[in-house]
Amino acid sequence: MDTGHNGGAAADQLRGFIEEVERLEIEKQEIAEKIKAVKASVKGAGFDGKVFTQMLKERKLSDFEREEFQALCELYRASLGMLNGTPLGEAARKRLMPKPPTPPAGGAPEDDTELTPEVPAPEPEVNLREARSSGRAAAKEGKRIIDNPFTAGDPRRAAWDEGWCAETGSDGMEIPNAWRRADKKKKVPDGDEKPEGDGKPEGGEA
Amino acid sequence: MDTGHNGGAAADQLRGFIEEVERLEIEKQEIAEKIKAVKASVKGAGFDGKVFTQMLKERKLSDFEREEFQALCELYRASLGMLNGTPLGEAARKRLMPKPPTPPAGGAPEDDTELTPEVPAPEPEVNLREARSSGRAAAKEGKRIIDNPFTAGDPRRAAWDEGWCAETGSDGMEIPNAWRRADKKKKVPDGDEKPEGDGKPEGGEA
Amino acid sequence: MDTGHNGGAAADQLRGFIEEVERLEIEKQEIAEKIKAVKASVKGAGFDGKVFTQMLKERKLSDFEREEFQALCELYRASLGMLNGTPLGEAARKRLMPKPPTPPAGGAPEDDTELTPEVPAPEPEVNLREARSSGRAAAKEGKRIIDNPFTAGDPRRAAWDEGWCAETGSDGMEIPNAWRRADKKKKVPDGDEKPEGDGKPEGGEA
Amino acid sequence: MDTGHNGGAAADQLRGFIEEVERLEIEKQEIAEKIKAVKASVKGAGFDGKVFTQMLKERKLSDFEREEFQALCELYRASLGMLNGTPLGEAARKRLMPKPPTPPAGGAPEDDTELTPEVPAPEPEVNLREARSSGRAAAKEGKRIIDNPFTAGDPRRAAWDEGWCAETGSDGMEIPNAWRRADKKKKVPDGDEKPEGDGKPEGGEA
DNA sequence: AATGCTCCAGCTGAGC
DNA sequence: GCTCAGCTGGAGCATT
Repeated sequence: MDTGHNGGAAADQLRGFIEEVERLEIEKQEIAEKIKAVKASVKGAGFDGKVFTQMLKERKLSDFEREEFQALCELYRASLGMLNGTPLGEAARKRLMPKPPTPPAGGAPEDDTELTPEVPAPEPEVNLREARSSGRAAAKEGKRIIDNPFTAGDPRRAAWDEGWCAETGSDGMEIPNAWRRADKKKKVPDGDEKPEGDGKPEGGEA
Repeated sequence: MDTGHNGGAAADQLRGFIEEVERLEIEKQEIAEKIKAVKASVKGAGFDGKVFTQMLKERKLSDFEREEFQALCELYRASLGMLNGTPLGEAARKRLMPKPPTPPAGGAPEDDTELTPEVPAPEPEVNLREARSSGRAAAKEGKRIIDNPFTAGDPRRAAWDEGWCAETGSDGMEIPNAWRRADKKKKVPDGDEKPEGDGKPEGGEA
Repeated sequence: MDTGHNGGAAADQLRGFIEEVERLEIEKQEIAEKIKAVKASVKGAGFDGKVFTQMLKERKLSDFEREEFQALCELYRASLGMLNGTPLGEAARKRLMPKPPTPPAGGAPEDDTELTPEVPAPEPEVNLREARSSGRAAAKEGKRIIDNPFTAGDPRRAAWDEGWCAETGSDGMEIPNAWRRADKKKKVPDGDEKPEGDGKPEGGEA
Repeated sequence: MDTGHNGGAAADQLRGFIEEVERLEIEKQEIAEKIKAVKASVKGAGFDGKVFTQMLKERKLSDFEREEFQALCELYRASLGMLNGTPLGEAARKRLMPKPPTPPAGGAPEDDTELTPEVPAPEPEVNLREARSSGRAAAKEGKRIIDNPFTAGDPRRAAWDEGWCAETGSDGMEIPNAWRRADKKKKVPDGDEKPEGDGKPEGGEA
């Protein structure tokens, strides 16, 4: 009954706000615990928790943003010598080949012969250096990253990529466009807005 | 040899930036470890680590900010019934008495007699409620928070404070000024800026 | 219909987990927005947002923890000269008086006469220093912090407090118990556990 | 003058600790500002700041950890239909082919003929579905992910990858090993510890 | 001793 | 343009 005592209007109002927030925080906490439980199940099922979290993060991005980011990461990795055998992924290649009006099969094939990836590489080091030089030379000749003559799995493939990146990423010039993020401000290029009505385009298949 | 290979100008520049940041991050980490070591010593010496951290935080504020914040905290605590025997501190009282043009010793003393804190409080509950009511009455009569007739240590002191706050914190009116932060934007009232040249007035005094 | 396509059992399971978490995260986000809205109302009503947040934080602690922490903060502040006119609060005094086997009204009063706070303090600095010395002397004589003879509002009160703390906080000895956190491990001293069944004891009321 | 007053031994010690930490925090802050400045230069030079940060993060990992993580990410992305035209990278393929006891060039080539990537894809949707089915079929036949008959750049390549992953990841069985993180606890597989003596293998060079 | 959890400062993106 | 809230990463803490 004597609740009238412990607060004037201001105090009562304050108390009301406090209790409202506390109530909401409890609800929020409950949700957080459910999420935690699900993540525990994920790990329990044998999935990798860190990768799972990464997927959640990536799914919040539009396809465009995700690919943009990954392509740039690969490009930067190549420059920093962090490929270690993993050749440039397709995303990066695509990005580095924005408008290929040139005939696709122009001069690449003969590189293949001159580099002869079939050679079993008696001295790996030498071969890697040659592959890298070859990548640089190819870049100078205007060839594209996808003209890499080495097959997947061949370490020289990454070396060639690195050489190409090194050359292309640009002696004396300023940073080429390929190194920049597309445009900023625009999430998805073509009217396809992410926040709602879309989520994930589900175009993944179907 | 051809170290020039693994990066064009752009890649070399990138690598330079990366290494610079990495170097700085190492330095930063070393400092962080020293801080950690000192904090360990603090705990080892018997101090409370959490309180120590709080002191560091408060010392980054100007005296004005610190007192402002603490006074408001006490005021809000009183409204929320969180005093539990701890009467309103002096900081809060000072704040609640901004310009006391009224004769300071006006009507307070007689409250003392009428409330008779000497009474040993046969039924504590009743006495606390009386004290609170008395506080509310005093507020209505225009008395100030510092006119609390109960002595430190007497639980009725806090009850009186609460009653006063409840009344003052304002039936029907909007939030009184005492509940608001002074002015914002101005760190210290009188040209005494905190960041440097001052810090702390040094030594409390003396 | 073609759901069979894009995932074996593992992939379907993974997808299920992902979607579950995403759903929960949406709910959580909605709650977070409600909280944000309430906080905006709080500010709109004229309350101080920062202090409001602090109250939320403190209400999550038990009364014991909260008072413990605040008392230690005041004690440490006194040592660091951060009181600036705000005398030690009651919480700190209480803490510093753990087992008062001495008769409570023993020798304090006469200090009052010897210090004569009625003197209008012709030279403030000198008086403050005297008050501090007096506090130190009182500490040496075994008096307690609550024996401070100066009244609230008198700046010498804080000075006396500081002196007492300086003396008590312990020439040559190691850190006294008053500087340490009570015991750790035990949230509330008397079986009253915080998490549930209590929340806030509502002791403020009634 | 007698600054010795404002603290007994404990208070002086406390003050010393506080000042020590404050000094170190200033140093730390200065470093942080330098880092910030470098990052601003990075953006100013035209690099993408977010990607730059990502590189810093990845360089703190061992090559093994980095590749492990990325391979798993690609695998999970494939399961979630997030490849959108980007075929599984080499890292993922390598991972999915841990011990290839089967003759490497066994049955893959004829897939090439049966799938005839040369067909210009009159109805893309249909072709993608076929490619996916083909991937599933190949998985059932025990073929490896690297036997994908489509060339880089062909969208069916990703579709085939997805189908293969869907099949492989694993109707009815529990999570296959490829979905799990290698072993935990061991940063790098073969005694090559990361913190120093390695850093980055400088594979970029030489 | 190792691990998981909780808390907090620092950083990033929005909003006036 | 600056502030500010939200969030992520890291540090401290408790636990087994």
